[in-house]
Amino acid sequence: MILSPQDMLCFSLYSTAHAMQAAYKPLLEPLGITYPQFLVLSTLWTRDGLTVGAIGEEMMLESSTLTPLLKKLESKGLVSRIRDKQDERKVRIWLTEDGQDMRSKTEGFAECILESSCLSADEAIKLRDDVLALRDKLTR
Amino acid sequence: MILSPQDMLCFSLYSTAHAMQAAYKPLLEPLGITYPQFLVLSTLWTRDGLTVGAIGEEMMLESSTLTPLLKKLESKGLVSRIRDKQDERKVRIWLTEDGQDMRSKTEGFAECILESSCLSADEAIKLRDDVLALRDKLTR
DNA sequence: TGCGATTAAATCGTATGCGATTATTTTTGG
DNA sequence: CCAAAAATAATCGCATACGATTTAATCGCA
Repeated sequence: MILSPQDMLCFSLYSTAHAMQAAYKPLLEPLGITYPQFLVLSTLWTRDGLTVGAIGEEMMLESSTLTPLLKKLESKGLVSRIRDKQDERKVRIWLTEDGQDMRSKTEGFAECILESSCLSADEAIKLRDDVLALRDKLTR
Repeated sequence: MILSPQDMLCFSLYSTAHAMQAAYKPLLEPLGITYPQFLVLSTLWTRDGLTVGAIGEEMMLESSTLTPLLKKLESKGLVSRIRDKQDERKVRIWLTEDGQDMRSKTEGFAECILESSCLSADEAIKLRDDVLALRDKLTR
C-alpha cells in the first residue's frame, strides 16, 4: 500500500511544526528573535542560569545547535554566557535585563496562537499531551 | 503566568517532529537518504512527474528548499529533473528506476514507527487528523 | 502584436539542527 | 598522586528551511 505524505503521521508533525513556526514568526520578528530563540528564552524564563547541557536536555537539542544560538542571543544582549566557577567545563546562561523584559513582550503570544488554532484550552492540552506521549515513545 | 516549553503546544510539536526524524534516521541511513528526502520521494511515489512547485504545494515547502534537495536526489540517481517542454519555466521531477525501487525498501518503515509509538492504527489516524486540523487552522 | 505583469525555479544570505571530532576540565581508579 | 576515563562545550561539515531577489518563460491585454 502506498502512503501519501498527507496520510503519514510523521508528515503531519513535520508540516505542522513548520506551520507553528510560521505562525509565530510575525509575532517574534518585531522583537528581533527567531522561533528557536524564543523557545530557548522560554526555558530560561522558567529557570535562569541553566548550563548549556541542561538547556539541551530540556529542549532535546545538542550543544552543537545551542552554542551558536546562545551566542546569537548574547550578541543581541538577551543573555550572558558565563563559565561556571565551580566547574570550568560548564557554561551557565543568564538572562540579561533585556532578556527578562522579553518575557512580558511575548506574554500574549501563546494565547494568540491558541486563538487562531480554534482549539479550546482543554483540547489544546489534550493534543499537547498526546503529542508528548508519542515523543516519549519515540525517544526510547 | 509563565509557560515552560514543556507546557507549550508549540514545543510539543517542535520536539516531537525532531524525535520522529530521529526515529526514522537509523532506518533511512542504510538506504543513503535523509528524512526530508524520504518525504519528497513519498510524494513522488504517489504521483510521479510533479513539478517543483507542485511538490512544494503538497509538502508546504519553498522552491529554495526543494531545488537543492532535488539536486541531491538527482545526484544519488533517484530522480531526474527535466524541464517541461510545454512550459519551460517548469521543471518536472521523475523517479528513476532506483527511485522507484526505494519504495519497496522503505515499505515497512511506517509500520515500524507505528509499532514503537505504541499507538493503535485508529489512535494514530486520530492524532494525525488532529494535528493536520491544527496545521490547517494555523495556515490561514 | 508587443510589452508589462505574472509565474516558476534557482540563487543567495541567514538560521537552525545533527553527528563526529576536538579541547578543556574534572573525575576516578590503581 | 597521577594517568586514563568521563564530562562539557565548542568546532566543523553537511543538510535542511525560509525570505528576498534574480532569471527566464509565459500570459494578458491594450
